[in-house]
Amino acid sequence: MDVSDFLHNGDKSYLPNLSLDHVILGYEEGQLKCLLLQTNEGWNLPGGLIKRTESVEEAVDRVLQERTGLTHGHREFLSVFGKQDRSFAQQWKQMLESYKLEWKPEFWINDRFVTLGYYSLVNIRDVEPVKGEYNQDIAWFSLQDLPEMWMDHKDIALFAHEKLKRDIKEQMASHYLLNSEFTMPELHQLHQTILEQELDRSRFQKKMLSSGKFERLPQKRTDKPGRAPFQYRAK
Amino acid sequence: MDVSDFLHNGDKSYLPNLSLDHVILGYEEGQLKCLLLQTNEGWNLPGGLIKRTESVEEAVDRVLQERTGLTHGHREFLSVFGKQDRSFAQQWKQMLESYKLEWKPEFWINDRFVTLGYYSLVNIRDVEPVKGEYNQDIAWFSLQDLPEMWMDHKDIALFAHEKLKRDIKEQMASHYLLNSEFTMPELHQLHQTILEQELDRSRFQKKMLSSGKFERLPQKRTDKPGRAPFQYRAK
DNA sequence: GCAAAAGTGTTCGTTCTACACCCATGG
DNA sequence: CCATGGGTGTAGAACGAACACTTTTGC
Repeated sequence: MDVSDFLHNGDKSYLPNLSLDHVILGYEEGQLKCLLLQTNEGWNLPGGLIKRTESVEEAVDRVLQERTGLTHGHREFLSVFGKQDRSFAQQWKQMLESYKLEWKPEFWINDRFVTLGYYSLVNIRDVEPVKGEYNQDIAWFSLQDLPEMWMDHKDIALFAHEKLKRDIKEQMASHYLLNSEFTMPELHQLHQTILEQELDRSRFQKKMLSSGKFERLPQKRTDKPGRAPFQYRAK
Repeated sequence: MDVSDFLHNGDKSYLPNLSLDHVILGYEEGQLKCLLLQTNEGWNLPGGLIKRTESVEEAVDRVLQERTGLTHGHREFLSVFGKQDRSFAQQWKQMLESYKLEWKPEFWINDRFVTLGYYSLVNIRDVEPVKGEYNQDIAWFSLQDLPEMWMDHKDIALFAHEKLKRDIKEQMASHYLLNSEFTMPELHQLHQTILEQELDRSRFQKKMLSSGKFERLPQKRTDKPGRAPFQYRAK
C-alpha cells in the first residue's frame, strides 16, 4: 500500500466499487443451466455487495442463500473482472426510473465496478428460486441458450463453464449437481454434458472408482430394461 | 446486483476498501526471494489502490513498474483476501503519526480492506528497487527467512510460493526468473529450489525440451571444468 | 432368448521413473 | 587421464485409450 495514494485523495471516491457475481449452476434434462434474474433492462447474474460485517466468502454464500435457500454447495472462485469501462450507468438509470426512483449521474453506483466472479454447483431439485425485491423474474437458462445479459455477464457465465471443465478433471465435485445418491451412468452423462465430448464408459468408471472418493451402496434401482446400476454416495 | 443493497445505503461507505498486494519474486544465490517495503511499522508487500482510469491488471502492472522499473514480467493472480477483520487502523495510526500527519479513527482507510493478491516473476538482475515516498527501505528477502510483516502479508507471500509450485508444473514461466538466455542445469536448479525437492536431471531435461517452448542456441559457455552446456531461450 | 443397459477385462501404446552410460572440458 | 559437469539412453512400472466381452434385467 503506497501511502501517497490516499493522502492525496481524501475520500473513498478514489476507489472502484466492489461487487460479487455468482454463477449458480444446476443440471437438468441433460443440460447445464444457470440461474438468472430479470430486471427491466434484461437478464443478469445474481450478485451483490460485500457488507462490512461479513467476509467475501460469507457474502458469496449469502447471495446463494438469498436466491436458492441453500446454505451450502460447491463454491469456486472464478476470476476478477475489472476493466476500466465496467460501469452500468445506463442500466441503473433505466431501472431506477422504471421504479419511479431518483437517478442522478453523480451517483456512485454509476462508477466502474470491479467484480469478483464465483460459481456454485447445486442440486437443481433442491432449489426453489427466490427473486429479489427489484426483479421481475428468476429462471434457469441452459448455458447453450443464454438470453441477452448486462455488460459482461454472459462472458462471466461462459467463463464459469470453461473453469468447470478444467476443475472437474482434478477435483471430484461434479456430484454436487446430482442427488446425493447417484449412479455411474448418471455421473458419466453429466461429465459428457459439461465437457461437451464423449467419454469412454469403462475408463470413466475406473477413474471415478479409483479416486476412492465415492462409496458404493448395496442398493440398486429397478425401473427400465437392462441391468440395475449401483448407487454411489460421496464419502 | 441486488438493488436494495444500495438503495438503503446512500453512500459508498457501505463498500469495503479494495487494494492490491503484489508478491514480486526473484531468484538469486539459489534462493527464491520477494521484494518488501519497510515502514515504521515493519515490512509489507508492495501494493496499492486501483485508480479510476485503469483496469485492475493495469494497476497491478503499475505497482510492479513503480517498485522495479519493469514494464513486463510474468504476472499471475493469486487469490482474494477478504476476511472481516482485515483492517490496518493501528498500523495507519502509527505510520501517519510518525510522519507528523493527522490520523482520525473515522478515516476510511481504517476500514476493512479486501485485497487482490498477485505475484510476478522477474529477473532480479534487471531490477533496481525503488522505495515509495513513505518507505524507509526496500529489500529482497528469502522466502525461507521473511521478517515480521503486516497483518496477513506473510501468508500472502507464502501463498504465492505454493501457487508457484503448482503453476510451474503446467505453465513454462519459470524462466522469467532467469536471464533471457539460460542453461538447462540453471533451470533444473531453479525448479528444485522452487519445489523444495530433487528432480531427476534426465527426466527434467526431456520434459522441458519436449514442451517445444525453448529453442537451443548453438552457443555454449566456457568457464568451469566439465562440458559446456547449451544455452536456451524461450520461444 | 433377445435387446438394452451396466459393469469389467484385455490389449496396446504412451508416459513416468530410476538409473546407467556416454560426451566434453580443465587441470 | 581423470575428476567434474552436461547430455542421452534404456528397462520396467504405471497409466491412458480403444474396444471387446460378460452380467443383469424387462419384455
